[in-house]
Amino acid sequence: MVKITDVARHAGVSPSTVSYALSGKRPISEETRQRVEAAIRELGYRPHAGARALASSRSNVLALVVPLRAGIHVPVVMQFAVSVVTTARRYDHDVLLLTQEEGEDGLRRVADTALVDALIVMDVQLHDPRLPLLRSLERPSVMIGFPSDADGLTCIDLDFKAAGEACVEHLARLGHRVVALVGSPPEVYVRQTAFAQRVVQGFTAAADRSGLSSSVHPCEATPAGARLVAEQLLREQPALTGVVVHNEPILEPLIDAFEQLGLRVPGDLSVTAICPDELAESVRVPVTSVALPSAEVGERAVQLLMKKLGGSAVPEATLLPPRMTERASTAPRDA
Amino acid sequence: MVKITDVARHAGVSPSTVSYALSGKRPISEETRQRVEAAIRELGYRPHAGARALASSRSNVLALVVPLRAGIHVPVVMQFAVSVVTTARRYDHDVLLLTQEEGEDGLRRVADTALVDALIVMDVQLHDPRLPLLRSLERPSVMIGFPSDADGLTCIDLDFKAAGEACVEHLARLGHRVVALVGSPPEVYVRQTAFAQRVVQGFTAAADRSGLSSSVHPCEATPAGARLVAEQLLREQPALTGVVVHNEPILEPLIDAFEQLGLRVPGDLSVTAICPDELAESVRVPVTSVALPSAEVGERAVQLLMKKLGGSAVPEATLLPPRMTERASTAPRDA
DNA sequence: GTCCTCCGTCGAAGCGCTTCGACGCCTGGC
DNA sequence: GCCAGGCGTCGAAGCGCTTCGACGGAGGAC
Repeated sequence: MVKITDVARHAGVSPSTVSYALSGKRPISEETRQRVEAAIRELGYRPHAGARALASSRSNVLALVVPLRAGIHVPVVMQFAVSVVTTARRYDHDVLLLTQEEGEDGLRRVADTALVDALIVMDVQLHDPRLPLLRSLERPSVMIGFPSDADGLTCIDLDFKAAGEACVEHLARLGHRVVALVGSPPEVYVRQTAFAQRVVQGFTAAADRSGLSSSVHPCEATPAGARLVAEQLLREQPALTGVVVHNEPILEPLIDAFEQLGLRVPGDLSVTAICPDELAESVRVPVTSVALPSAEVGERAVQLLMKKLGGSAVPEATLLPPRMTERASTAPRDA
Repeated sequence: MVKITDVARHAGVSPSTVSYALSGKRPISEETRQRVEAAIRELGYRPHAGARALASSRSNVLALVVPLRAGIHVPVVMQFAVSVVTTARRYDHDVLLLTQEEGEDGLRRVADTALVDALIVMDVQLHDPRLPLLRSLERPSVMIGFPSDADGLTCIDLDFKAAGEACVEHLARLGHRVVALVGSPPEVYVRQTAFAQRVVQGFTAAADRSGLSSSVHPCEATPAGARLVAEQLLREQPALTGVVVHNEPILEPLIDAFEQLGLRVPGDLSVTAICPDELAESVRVPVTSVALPSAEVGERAVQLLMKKLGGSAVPEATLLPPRMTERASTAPRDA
């Protein structure tokens, strides 16, 4: 293994000079820097991560805790993770993958052993048991999602409440009077997953404000679940003309089910969704949707962490405003 | 921060004794061990990961390179990643997440800086550019999938060739004479992704052996793609009665498409798949399938790595035999 | 010309841990 | 009763890097 002293000798300088040339923490003459860089290239030098971490008390690694639970749409998680890794690399950091399963112990372990400098936690619940721990940790963290009490914590997410509102308002503007929310599987609500709850809040509030008749329907994330909900809606809400879907896997199956029951989209029924743009676009009837910006959330989360690591203050809450794209699945009620 | 010397003082022993009590690398009397453990508990001691890595030249971190490319079924990747993390934790290791995008430089970086002890590489292609690098690295690695030339490398995967064969043989036993493989999107074959190719090999070989008439059809991973292929098959192969699907996202859409074209499954058409058991079970008509054992592959990959890190020799190739489960989607041809 | 300052570099200390050699003591064999 | 050999423990030497204080020399101010 080639070490910093080898580089120093080869370049005719001291090890500390090599270190400063690398980190830029002290001025180094142009000529010396050149020699050092040449030596590094010729010897193929790579600083030892452990030694660096020990001496600088910075590991340049971020922890990312991903959810495994039922009812979470996997591609969204993956896209988010990839965005975190990609952004972290831009800041010269790597990403350690933790599973939800490891729980609080896992968080404490990687934080206390100085394996990581900072943490990103996904799938936050309203009353998440990890909140006190995150507050007490000596390392900065960012949560994806908003718990009820976010005091002293940094959170970021799509503004799901506004997203729910945007969908309803869009339908209201098109003249729809009876709307339904087809949501996540029941267990997601039982766990009080923050984002799912907030969609319901926004949906209901906006419907009430606009004087719409509304109802909420959790739905299993399977085609069979979608068919069940479709049949139930037709039976119980014959006047229904507007649907908001917040459940990625059943978006297409639900539309199929409606059509098989004789309802045309958007002719008889307007459908909007909260989901990744790619999904909304790839459905047979492209769906008017509020984008789920996983990549942006991941990127912003890393940037927040970097700011905190740099000692800057950051806003406690970052709510990304919903961005709605009209596609073929919505139409005026009389059209 | 509480360090090993604090623990040592508190327990009335030397730091090295604490270290040995922790690692078990030298005998420590029961009584001393108790005192050390008590001190650790009382002080809340956590060994510093960087210091440990520096002194022991072991970081206890594995690198996992996940694919991002089009045509890869994300839930399978995720399940695999989770299984790797979970298993690694059982061996007291953590997992660093790398994206394919970082490429060979990323691998070299984490290996050379001693950030990781070993590497797991997914989505191996027949002529993967990373092969020479992995051979030259001073750290052990395991590849998920088989390149053409695996000399000097450790590989593990489902035996996709045998899986393809098993599907055909199952259909042949049921009396089917004309079979088709509906495979991955074209780009997967263009890239020469190992596992996709091997399924084709096994499928074709077994069909030839059994004297079946067979054809292979790449298919876009969208419902529209499934419909296209279904229509094409009906048009071009009216005698078709057996289908093998190796493309997770379209399994259910393809069956839907067949039924909408008037073919009953399994009455008119028997369908088998190579996919995760959960997927096969959750389709409306549960599908006879060869399981894609991502969790097992992940676990075994980590175990292989641990053996290699321990200095033991491991087999270069580990092919997991296909395991087929009969479900409702296949029936005898005359039934 | 002298003094002060700042730039560029060096040397040494130390980050917190593991590991190696050494050493005392206790036990067992004869 | 004496020696050999473990067992259990200690002390010290690093692991490879960063960082702090120091220092020589060049340049500017007066």
